[in-house]
Amino acid sequence: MGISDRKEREKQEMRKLIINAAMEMFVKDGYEKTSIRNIAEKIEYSPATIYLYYKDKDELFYEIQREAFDQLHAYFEANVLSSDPVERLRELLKAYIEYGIANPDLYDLMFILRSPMKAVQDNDYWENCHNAYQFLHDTVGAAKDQLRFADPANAGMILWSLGHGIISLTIRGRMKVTRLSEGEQADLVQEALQELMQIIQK
Amino acid sequence: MGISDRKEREKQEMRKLIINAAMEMFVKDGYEKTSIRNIAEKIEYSPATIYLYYKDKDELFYEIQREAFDQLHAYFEANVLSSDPVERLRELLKAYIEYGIANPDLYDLMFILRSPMKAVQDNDYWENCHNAYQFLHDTVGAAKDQLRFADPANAGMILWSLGHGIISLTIRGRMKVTRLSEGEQADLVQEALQELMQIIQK
DNA sequence: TTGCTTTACTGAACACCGTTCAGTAAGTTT
DNA sequence: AAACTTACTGAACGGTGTTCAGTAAAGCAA
Repeated sequence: MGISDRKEREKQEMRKLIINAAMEMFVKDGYEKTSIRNIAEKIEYSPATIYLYYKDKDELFYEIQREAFDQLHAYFEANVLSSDPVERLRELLKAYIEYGIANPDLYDLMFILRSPMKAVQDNDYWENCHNAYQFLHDTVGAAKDQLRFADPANAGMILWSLGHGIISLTIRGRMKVTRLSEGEQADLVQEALQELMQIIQK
Repeated sequence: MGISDRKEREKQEMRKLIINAAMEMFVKDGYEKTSIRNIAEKIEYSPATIYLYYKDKDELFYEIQREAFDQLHAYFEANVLSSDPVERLRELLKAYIEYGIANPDLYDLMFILRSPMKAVQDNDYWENCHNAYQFLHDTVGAAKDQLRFADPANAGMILWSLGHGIISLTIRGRMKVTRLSEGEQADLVQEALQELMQIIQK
């Protein structure tokens, strides 16, 4: 049945058209400014049309979230290259923080915003996120003999939370309370991270 | 001038009436559900009236943010009691995380939401926040000889970011990616924190 | 090719939101 | 009592996500 094949293809193309427009606007202007109406205008369709391809705004942004997790994971693969386990861990933490600060709106969607979480009941829905998490898990696991932590799971939890804390405080402007200049802030963060990595090493 | 005094008093009372209604609704339903229209309805005034007392929604929520910072600071004072410096630091981290998880909407306003940040150009506007931060600064400073950090500022940055990371990942449901049950999650966090505190101690 | 059915799409509406402003009614001063 | 000032509001503006009846085109059967 060639026709229904083409129909299916066209449906996927339409979904891709919508998601691409949404992604572009989202990366440029963030969640708040990216409305269904704006996306519709951009792709030159009526807002109602979008609802023929995505259940609601959350489902649309959930799709973007998945892509963002993939991108983060790919960033890890591309930037965590050392063969020394502890050095790898250092590189991973650095890559995480760099990615988050360089892509604040995508980071928002992945780890901060409440909205696209509603779509998450399904457990395998979080697969893309879990893949990135697994990378941390494996990296910490490989370094476990050189770390002062009894359980590598503890080290993983600490480093993830720490990394997320630094990124989210930074992109939401809360580092201001230190009353340091932006440069001094960044230096303090770098120095603190470096010292911590020294401390947790055997 | 008795009349203008009374007028001034009435003005302050009206501001208090508005802020109290807003605070109550905010704590109960969070930022998104607390609208100017809802607040107005609650205090039985027209929405337009609120704009005679507060410039915009941000200014209103900035006031709540200030109160939240005060409350957090008071929680520190009430729960960080030990005389041993390292034990105090442990208590502070515990108090911070407990407060954040117990008051997710206020924590949101203080450390996560973007909105009420616009009101912040003024430096002394952040005074209430800075007071709470100063508490951390002092506590870390007092413990500096028992910590493995060369600079207590580094320890402060690490512990604040770590605490914030744990709270925000928890209240935004991102701990799910660990694929642990809620109980296991909480245990892992506790154990990880405890081990870290051991590790950073001389 | 004609007529019927299914598909793809949209305009208009609904119920919200933050915010503004002309207009009103009460309080205060002269 | 008249004039002025203050406190308040109804209605509107432009925005949001979302729904649904209606339309026009595409696909199919005769």
